[in-house]
Formats: sequence, structure tokens, C-alpha cells
Amino acid sequence: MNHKDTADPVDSYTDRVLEVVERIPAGRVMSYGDIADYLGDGGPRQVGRVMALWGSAVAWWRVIHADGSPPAGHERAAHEHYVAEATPLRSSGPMARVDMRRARWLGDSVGRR
DNA sequence: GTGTTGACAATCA
DNA sequence: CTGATTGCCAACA
Repeated sequence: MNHKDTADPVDSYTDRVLEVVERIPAGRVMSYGDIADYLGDGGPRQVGRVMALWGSAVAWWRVIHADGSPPAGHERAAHEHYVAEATPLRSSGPMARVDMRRARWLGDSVGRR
């Protein structure tokens, strides 16, 4: 029958990444690598690609770099959200970034910190 | 099939 | 803190 099924559910991987982002509570953030690690597949670049395409449909400001810096080109927009969401910031210098040590959120890890 | 690019990450200077 | 370098993986020309 079909030689190859055109399975195009918007990419199962894309759907999985967006679902995790939706799961991130306000005031917390996850790094691209953390999401990839949480899914157990792909890499930080694959997550970044999904966010670039569908990020506008989710809380993209809660997905940032591993060093706590917002995505390129949206630093200003992200900063507005952090203030509104009461995200722990660390303005230890000329540029403000998220305090990953406190804002980093993992799945149902109760024993965080 | 190869080379380049990208909303990345970690390490070194 | 800034910059450069390497590793990683997928999409694109």
C-alpha cells in the first residue's frame, strides 16, 4: 500500500516541545537544553528551531538560554514579561538575565534546589 | 552528498 | 563580562 506515510502531525516532536513549554509555571523558566533533556531526545538546537516556528503560540519568554539570557532579538520583550511574571532576575551587570539558580524549573522534581 | 546556517551549550582565554 | 572555539543535531540550498 503506501510506500511511505506522510505522517505530518505538525511533527510529533514539535507537539511535545510545545506541551512542555505550556507546562512551565509563571515565574519560572527552562533552558533549551533542559527541555531536550526532559524529552530525552533531540538537542537544544532542535528545541530552538521549534520555538522559532511556533514560539509565538506559547510562553516563549519562559524558554531561554542555559546562562539565563533571553532569546536573541527579543531581549526587550522578554524583560517586560519577566517583570510582569515576577521572574527572579539577576541584574548583576549591564545586562539583566534570569537567575537560573532559582528560576530553573524541572518536571515534577519536588526536591529541587 | 556536501556545505552553510541556526531563538544552543560548555569550555578556555 | 566579552570573545573565540568546539560539539551537537536538524533543516535547507
